[in-house]
Amino acid sequence: MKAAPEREVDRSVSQTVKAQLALRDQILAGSLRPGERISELQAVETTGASRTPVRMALVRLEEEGLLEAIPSGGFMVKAFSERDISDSIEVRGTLEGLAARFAAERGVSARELEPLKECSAAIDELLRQVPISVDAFSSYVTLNARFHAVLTELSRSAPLIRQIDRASALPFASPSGFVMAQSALPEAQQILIIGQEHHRVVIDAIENREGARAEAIMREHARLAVRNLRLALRNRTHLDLLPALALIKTATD
Amino acid sequence: MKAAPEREVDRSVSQTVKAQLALRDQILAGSLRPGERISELQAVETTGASRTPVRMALVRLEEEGLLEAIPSGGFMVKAFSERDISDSIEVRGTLEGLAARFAAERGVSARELEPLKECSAAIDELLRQVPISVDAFSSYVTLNARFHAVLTELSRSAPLIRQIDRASALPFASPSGFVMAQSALPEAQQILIIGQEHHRVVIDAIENREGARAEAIMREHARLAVRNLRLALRNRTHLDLLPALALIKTATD
DNA sequence: ACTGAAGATAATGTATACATGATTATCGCG
DNA sequence: CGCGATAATCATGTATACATTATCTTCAGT
Repeated sequence: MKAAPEREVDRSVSQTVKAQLALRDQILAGSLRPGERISELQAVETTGASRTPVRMALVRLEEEGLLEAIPSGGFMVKAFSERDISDSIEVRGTLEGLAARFAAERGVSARELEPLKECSAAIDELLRQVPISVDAFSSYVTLNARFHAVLTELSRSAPLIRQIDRASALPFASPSGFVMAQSALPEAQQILIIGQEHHRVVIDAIENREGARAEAIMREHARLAVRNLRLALRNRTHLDLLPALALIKTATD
Repeated sequence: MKAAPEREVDRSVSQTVKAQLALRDQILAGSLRPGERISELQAVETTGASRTPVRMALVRLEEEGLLEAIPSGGFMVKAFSERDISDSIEVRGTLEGLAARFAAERGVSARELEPLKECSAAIDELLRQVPISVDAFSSYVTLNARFHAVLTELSRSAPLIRQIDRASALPFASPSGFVMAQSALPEAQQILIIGQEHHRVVIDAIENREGARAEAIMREHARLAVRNLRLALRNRTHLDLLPALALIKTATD
């Protein structure tokens, strides 16, 4: 196990990745405010990495969509409108629809479909409890993310998978982005049940090689996330469960 | 006009951009072969920039999709199968379809639609000559690229525009990627006419707020590019007109 | 008091030196 | 003669020093 890694900062992971994670956390936590230029020196202090990896991390976060390049140099945190977020979700849904269609049209063996069915069965199990516990919500997030990842892989299209990953990089555009946010809503249970129905339908459609149906249901599935977004933004009670709340520009700003 | 910029390498553009352009050219020209690790020192020599900007350029080219990170460190040129390319085109077509639908559903004023109509009219003018000249093909490429860019903008959705730009970054996935490649084909004239018909239809659909129609026709429009790809790969006569031919892995490799 | 310019300050962009880790070549052994 | 291990070389990842450019402050003039 090598020498004791006491205060030694994990040598196993690169400084660039460390800086990227640290900066992303700061951005999502709102400690760096949208519109303001990100100071490299300040980032050096807070991340512990040197300027070179910090700079690298900034470029990667720009590509990720969290940052925006300033014409005169440097980067600033991007701000997102409600419309931006719902459009991002719809883009992801459209691409996932394409993935589902590819899977259906190109054919998927029973063995390949198995992981997806297992995911679905596990979610069914979760939803059996009648007032859904917070733990169950947490498990749902994991399983739902897995379902979407596996489905995407079934497209067997590297370029498409790549694009979906990039579209899901924004935390609020990710498939599980709003699940926790909806946990506080009274409609939570219903929404989860509807979402799971979508999962069932897309499996069925792929199994029967119904491309158009598979595509349509994944699009509709994303619209559910858009609806959650709207609900969460209106019911401002548990707004803190929203991912990247700090990046959302409200009309009052 | 400043002092004569004799042998002085454009100070106006950053070393990073210079390196990025130079490396991209080398990759597309095939001077760097897929699978082989790109040596930073070699890149430093060929681009004239230092290691830092070269490294920056490599990261950006990776995000662009031309390079792939090697687990042990560094980057290599990515190789693309025919399927990869057609899938990339279909992804772009799907996103452009979404853009057209957004434009149609959300509404576009007559004034905003004007540039699109102008593009279309200019292309009509080009296609009037009966054996289409090489110059006309070249003009077509420019106008077609403009048409797609303007159409994308009409979606008025920053996240979508961003994704489309990223999907079009790969040279063979770009809207005008295969126009020149098809110039050598006997079917060239017909294909251009059909493509232009698609342009006309999408304008009409947006004007009449027919979202589904606008979306469908843009998808079909991309399929035309896929067809061109297939044709060009079969008729190996003018294969050199294919963009990034060096990156396409054939069955013989 | 306000506008403009000029200087000072601080930031980014670039270059290079250093260290760690990977890759290859060579040598020894089976 | 082939395979494995060790050592040397080379490449990448990181840190830091330097220069250029943008931004802010201050001072002068109207």
